[in-house]
Amino acid sequence: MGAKGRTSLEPRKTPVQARATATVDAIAEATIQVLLSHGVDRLTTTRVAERAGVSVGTLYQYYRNKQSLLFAVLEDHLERVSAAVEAACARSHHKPLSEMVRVVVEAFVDSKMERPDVSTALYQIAKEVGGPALVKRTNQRSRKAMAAMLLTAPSVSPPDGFAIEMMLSAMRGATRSVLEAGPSPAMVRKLRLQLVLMCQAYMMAVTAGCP
Amino acid sequence: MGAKGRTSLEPRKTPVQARATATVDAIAEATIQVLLSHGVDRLTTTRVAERAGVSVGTLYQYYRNKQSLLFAVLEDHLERVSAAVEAACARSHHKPLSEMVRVVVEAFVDSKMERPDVSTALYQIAKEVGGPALVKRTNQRSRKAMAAMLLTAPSVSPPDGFAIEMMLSAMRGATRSVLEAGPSPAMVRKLRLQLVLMCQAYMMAVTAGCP
Amino acid sequence: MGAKGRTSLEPRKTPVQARATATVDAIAEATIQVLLSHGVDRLTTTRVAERAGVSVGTLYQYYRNKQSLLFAVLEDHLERVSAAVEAACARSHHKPLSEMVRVVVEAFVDSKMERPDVSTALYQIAKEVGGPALVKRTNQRSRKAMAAMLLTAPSVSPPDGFAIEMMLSAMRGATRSVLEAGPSPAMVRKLRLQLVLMCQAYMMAVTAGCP
Amino acid sequence: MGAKGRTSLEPRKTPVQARATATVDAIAEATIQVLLSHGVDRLTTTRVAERAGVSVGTLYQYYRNKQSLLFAVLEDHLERVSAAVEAACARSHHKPLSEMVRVVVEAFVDSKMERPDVSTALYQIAKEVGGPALVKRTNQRSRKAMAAMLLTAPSVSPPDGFAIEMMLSAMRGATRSVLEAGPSPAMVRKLRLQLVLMCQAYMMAVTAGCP
DNA sequence: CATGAATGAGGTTTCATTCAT
DNA sequence: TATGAATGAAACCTCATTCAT
Repeated sequence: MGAKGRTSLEPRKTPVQARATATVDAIAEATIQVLLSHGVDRLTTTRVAERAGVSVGTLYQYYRNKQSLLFAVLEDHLERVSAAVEAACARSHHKPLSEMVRVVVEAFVDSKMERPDVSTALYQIAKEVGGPALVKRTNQRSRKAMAAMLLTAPSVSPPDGFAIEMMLSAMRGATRSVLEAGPSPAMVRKLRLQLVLMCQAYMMAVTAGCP
Repeated sequence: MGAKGRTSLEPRKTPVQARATATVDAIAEATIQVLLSHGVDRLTTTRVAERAGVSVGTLYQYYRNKQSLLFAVLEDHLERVSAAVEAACARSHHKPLSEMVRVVVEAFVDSKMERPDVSTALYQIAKEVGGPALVKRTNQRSRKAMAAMLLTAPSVSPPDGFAIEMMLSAMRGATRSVLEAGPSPAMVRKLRLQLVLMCQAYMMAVTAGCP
Repeated sequence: MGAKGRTSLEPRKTPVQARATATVDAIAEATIQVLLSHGVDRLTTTRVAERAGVSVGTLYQYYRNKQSLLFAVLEDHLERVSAAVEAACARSHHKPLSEMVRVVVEAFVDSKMERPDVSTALYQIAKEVGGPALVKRTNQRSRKAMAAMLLTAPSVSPPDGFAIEMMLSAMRGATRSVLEAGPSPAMVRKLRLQLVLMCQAYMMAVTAGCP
Repeated sequence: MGAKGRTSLEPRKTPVQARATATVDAIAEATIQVLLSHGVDRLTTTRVAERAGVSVGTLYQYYRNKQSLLFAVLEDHLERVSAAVEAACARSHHKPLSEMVRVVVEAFVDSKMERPDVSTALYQIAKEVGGPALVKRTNQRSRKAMAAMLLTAPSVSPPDGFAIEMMLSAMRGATRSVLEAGPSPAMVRKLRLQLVLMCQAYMMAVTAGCP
């Protein structure tokens, strides 16, 4: 496709009629489907349109180009995940450190696993389009929320930004690993447990918190 | 490119003469260069050949197709990394657990950072071609080596395979995060320290090893 | 666009109500605007409709197709010009030859320069649609009017049709040249003077008129 | 096609092998053919390639895009014409004014009529691509050559640049008119005669030269 | 009458790959 | 063996036009 990114990634037109909204949704969902069944570089705008039950032209009424279509889908997902993390952080202020970590890790894993197909599909496009930038932006939001939360942890010296980034990227790495192996419910349970454990252990070590 | 052609990914001919070897190396290196300067989907066989100073025809004498070219480059890299990890494991048998972890993590990080450009470039193709399969295979090698090593750790109940996979994927995730941010020497130092810390903490927790 | 559809170029419906007339005018004007700001092949019916402040559907209520829209605009312009020339011819019967030429040339230049933007814009579509045919038809009208006028010129042997066509095409060529250079008032003045001079000189030569 | 003109119009690759040269020529000729038989907006790169007996891909090896193909063909033609005019000017220095005019006009008409099909075809693209700019540039060359020549005309006050431009655009206009009517040999003869006459008469008038 | 969502044929361009020289 | 001209399938995207609301 080409990572030129010189064209706007913004949606071209916001649907006003009900029919149009349905169309947009169908296209977004079709994008996921095609991503999963064919892979990124077998994903063609025609194929997506077909799957969505509309014509290519219609697709291009709502997305300026292929890139912006992928972008939109990715953004929506990242948005959800980071919203989940932020919410978890928000409701864990002033809790004990290990509780904080547990809640956040579980929120992260759960939001990722809510639609594992989507999560998996999107790994494919995370580096295309404006992907990296989006990812970075979303990460930052999560990092901030976590930093704010950790400042309220009782009797610990709060970890620095790097440690938080470490923890987040470990979370992403481990979750990804499980997703790519094709996650069974059992696996997901194990992931939650172990990831909580790992992050707790790390945070303890890093904050020198004597629990 | 697309994973269409389920054609063999093996190099077409093994270069025997010195000149041929030089050519193959030049092509491989050119692939990295183009990957970094243009991105995966701006990478064309013609462009690679140009950069390597040969003609497309020549490229196709050594690689059956574009896929196998990318595959070869990726394989070489993964090979190096997992060899480094295996070696680290091998020479850490019977050492204390925390020592084991330190040595392995450092070996991993160092081998990834030896040519950060290459590591970064290859993230782009890890999902194409036979990428995922290759990655999985290489991971398995590392996992086995680590498992074998951990069995020799004094006075700890050895962690199960899942925990090892957790640790490895955390390592990959954190390293990737730093690589994608553009790694400065200071960052890399921090990464080593913190990643060692995280993995040690996790292993301790998981093995219930009382050090 | 292509002269594909040999569909009628006639307007689809003649607007009778005032509102409709306003709409038609707005569309015609918008066509010129878009022609000037975007060029022929950036001119889309949607764009014209937008500029006119109506929907595409409405545009198609008044014009059978894009072709007929352009055709109508072009026709209107040519109509004006040739009407101006005819009027000039009509009121110059029996005048001296040089007077005839002066009046006609000035009428031509002035009618072209009344809306230089329109004139310029229309060069772009003169060859599309039924353009050439329209132009030929309009020319013929002017030629006839001039021929009739010249027959009344005192003491000269009237020039043949070819000479008249020569003069007309020289007029068109020179005017176009100035229009395309972006006509300043000074330029236009010069054009009038010199074009009168040229045509007078030519007519004198051709009629062997001894003034 | 779009008159964006943001991409280079230069040929992409200069053919080195004999085969390649033949290919390029065939493509250029095919462009003319298609222009004449289908018109600009029925001219597609596929169609041109077909007519040339090559594949589209081949066309794109030598021309960066459709625009540059048309540009190249137009440029070649304008080049020829203005070279003919310049040569005519060069060999008419110091001749009598009427002789000068005759030689130049005839050179212009003859070079245009050498391949009337090409001349006619190119009117269609003169306004697309970088057309106007090219035309202007070429005109300037002719104007300069004529100005230089006229300075050497015996016993006349040399006309100013505007008068020369007037004459040139009259020449273009009249020739075009004949070309578009479909030029018979008889017509062409008449055109030569009358155009010489017109230009001579105008130059005489303008230079106030007493022959 | 007006709207604007939907259509889909068709145009441009790229690029992996082959093969005659 | 090396070259690079040629191939052509296939991708992206536009836009004239229609028709249900």
